[in-house]
Amino acid sequence: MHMSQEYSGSGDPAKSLELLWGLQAKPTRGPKPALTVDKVVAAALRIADAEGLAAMSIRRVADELGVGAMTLYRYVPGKGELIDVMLDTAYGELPLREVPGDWRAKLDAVAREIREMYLKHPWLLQVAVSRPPLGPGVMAKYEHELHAVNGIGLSDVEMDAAVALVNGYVHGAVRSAVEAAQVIRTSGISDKEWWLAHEPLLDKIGDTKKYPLASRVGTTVGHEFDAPYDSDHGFEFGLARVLDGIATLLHGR
Amino acid sequence: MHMSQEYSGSGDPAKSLELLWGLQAKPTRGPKPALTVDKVVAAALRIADAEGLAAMSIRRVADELGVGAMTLYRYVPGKGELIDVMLDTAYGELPLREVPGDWRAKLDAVAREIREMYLKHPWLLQVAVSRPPLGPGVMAKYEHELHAVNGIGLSDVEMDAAVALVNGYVHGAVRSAVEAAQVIRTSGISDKEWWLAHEPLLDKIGDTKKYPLASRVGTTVGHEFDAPYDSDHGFEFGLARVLDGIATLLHGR
DNA sequence: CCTAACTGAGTACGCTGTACGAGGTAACTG
DNA sequence: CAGTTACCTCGTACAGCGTACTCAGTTAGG
Repeated sequence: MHMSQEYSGSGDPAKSLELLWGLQAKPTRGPKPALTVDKVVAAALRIADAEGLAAMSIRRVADELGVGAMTLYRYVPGKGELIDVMLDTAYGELPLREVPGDWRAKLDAVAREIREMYLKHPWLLQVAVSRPPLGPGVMAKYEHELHAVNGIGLSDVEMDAAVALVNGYVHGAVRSAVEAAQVIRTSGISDKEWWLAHEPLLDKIGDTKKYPLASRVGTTVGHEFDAPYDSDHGFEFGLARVLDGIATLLHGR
Repeated sequence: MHMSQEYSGSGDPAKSLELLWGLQAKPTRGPKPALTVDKVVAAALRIADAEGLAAMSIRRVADELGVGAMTLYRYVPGKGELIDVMLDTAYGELPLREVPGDWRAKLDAVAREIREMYLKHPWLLQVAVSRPPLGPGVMAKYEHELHAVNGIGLSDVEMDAAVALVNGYVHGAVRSAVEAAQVIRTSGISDKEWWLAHEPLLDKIGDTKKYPLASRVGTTVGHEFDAPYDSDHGFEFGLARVLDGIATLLHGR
């Protein structure tokens, strides 16, 4: 089972920025627009949250709003920019709580907030951001994250790297968990059932001889793994390791 | 700029396994097949490596092989299963070097090998695997990874978690780097140019007041960042943190 | 009022994966 | 050897996608 990812051309990044900061010139003549950018984005978010990013097509959003497909292009330059705005909007919903304590407590809280965000908007996991659209939501999130590691002896570049590391970790961890849950929902086969179903076939192939560790560990994990409990556990394990790693760096100074 | 990822239904996982282990019954009657599964997979890999997963359509692969589109369905049940086999094939190309030294040296080598694999087959970054097709390549890779952390005092479940942590880290790190390079290639705008282009706009919005850390660190990173040099550096930084984290866990015992 | 500006939406193009079925070929069977 | 059966190839078709183009209808400024 797998997901495949595709490039989705985001048009002019400048257009995304105009949308995000509300910099479009207001029209003076002509009929009142029936919609607003916010309404389009809200409808798109509703669909993506409920049915995934694949279901969020231009035609589908237009149907949701009761207008023709091409009407949306009056409000949004294209699908790419729409996703940009959706992303910034989702980022903007982060609580960004002020947490007492040291950097570790703060960074731990940041990781958990981001995790919650991904669980609420799983489609975000499918939108990869190298140069994110610098909207208000993205900026506030970045600022909040940097605040957690500010003044603890890291250089600017290291601060950015540390924050990126935590973000990357959470992204990967939640994606695994969400995918696993998705697979179970769509296939109706639990992890245990899946392992049990494949054990005989793998035995036939002779994997216990060729791949002794893989079959031992795989079988153990397959038997002991309880998706909801252990996805939490796995998250904790990895996050602790990542934060330990940053702590080691700090103590070495 | 962003990439969007979509679910790609992989048909019957059982069919993927049959393909991967060559378990299909050989036909006795009828004309000789003009192609083989291997040839189809090789052509698909060629296209995906060179032009990305989005370009790897059934029709495109068929063209590459000089046959009609529907001919491919004689060899592969569908696109999902084809990607499964491509993935296992790519995993199977890993060198899986035996490295002298302790677990850290071995795990470090594993991480670097996986990194090379992703750089050679960037489309792998777009294929998310929750329940990977358990072909020979996947099994050998898993076995090799577990070998690095075997006998150092981790439970089976912890071994799996540690290996997953490293895999997740490398995946995230390489993806960021590849995306960044891709954005530069397609847009023709370097990171520095991008930051410089956006600085005035962000100043206008007042980000230096609202987002003091983000604008300071962002500007520093934007100015100091040299893509090829610093993507290596960022990888080293994160990998060291992750391995430090595992080391801390081990020392605590 | 007239006209320029603007909104809404139908149609169409090229792309996707793949279901269906027709027509050709090779080997086993009587 | 003829008949049958299994198999290979591939043209056509369908539903879906993003979106370019075009034209009719609406509104406000001069």
